[in-house]
Amino acid sequence: MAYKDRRLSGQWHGKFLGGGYRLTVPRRAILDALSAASEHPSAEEIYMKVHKKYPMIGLATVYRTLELLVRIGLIFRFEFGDGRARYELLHGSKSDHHHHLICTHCKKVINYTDFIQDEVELLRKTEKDLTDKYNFKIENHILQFHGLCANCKS
Amino acid sequence: MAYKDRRLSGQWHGKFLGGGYRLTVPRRAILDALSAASEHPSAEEIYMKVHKKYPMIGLATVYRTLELLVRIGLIFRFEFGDGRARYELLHGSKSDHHHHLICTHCKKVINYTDFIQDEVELLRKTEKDLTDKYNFKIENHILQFHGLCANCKS
DNA sequence: GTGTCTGCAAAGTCTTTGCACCATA
DNA sequence: TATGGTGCAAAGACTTTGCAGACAC
Repeated sequence: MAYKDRRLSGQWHGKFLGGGYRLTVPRRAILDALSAASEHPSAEEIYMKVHKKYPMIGLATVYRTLELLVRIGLIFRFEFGDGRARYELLHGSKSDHHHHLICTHCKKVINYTDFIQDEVELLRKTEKDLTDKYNFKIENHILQFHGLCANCKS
Repeated sequence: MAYKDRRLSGQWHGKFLGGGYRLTVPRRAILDALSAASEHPSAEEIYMKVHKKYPMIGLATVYRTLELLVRIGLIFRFEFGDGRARYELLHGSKSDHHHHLICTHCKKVINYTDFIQDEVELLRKTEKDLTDKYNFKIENHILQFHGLCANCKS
């Protein structure tokens, strides 16, 4: 099976080999799909996207790959309350960091990056306090605001 | 079907009737189970607890009731990443407010109430900013820290 | 008495797993 | 070439739904 787009594979190659994993065509395709996604695709949505370019890639592979990517820390898994897991690529750069605003009625999710300077600063402090008190190794945080969006309010 | 414990039903009665809902024995039993729970029970766990006292209550009723309780704002639904929804009674009093520390390995959840004074203060401010900017009616927030607990670190 | 609620069982949806074949390092 | 990865289909887990009878108001 030929892989058409080697543009992005370089930055991921190391992460895979380091853990004894192989950077295969399906895995590259799934990472590409996540890279291109502006929203928070579900496994099914990623499958459909990937399937257009590589029809032989199966849904089970998508699930297995997503689980692997979460495990090696390349993506993050969210639950927004619509009954399916949703995924987001971790870019690593600070400027990408955002939190979520979720409509409990239509399930729309808004990424917001405003106002998070103070948030992140406080969270980092809390992270340290919690690490000390509970002897946890904190790796990530989730901050979501739930409510009704402009449309659903009316 | 007789309901044995009317101790707690008073405080909920109004919430139900106001919405045209009936405060039935299964609903009271489920609220009691949530009241007594110190953790974050899943539907199945609530069912098993309720089932001991009222064996005729079915799992479907538990699911239907939980959905109703979320809708009328008596309980909150969480997803901690273990594949099932978990529920928590909203007490309304400020002193009960807490956030969660979740072990990504063993899925253990710790409620922490330390350090949250500053957090809540900042979140309230952010809530207002977001309300203004995105025209959302914010009703709740979720703040979770994910990582490895003391046991799973080693 | 009326409209809501419930129990049961069946169906639905998302996700995981077994196995033989294939591909990466 | 050795080992990990994949596709397919079947199974698993959690949750929802249809319907007839029961109950709260």
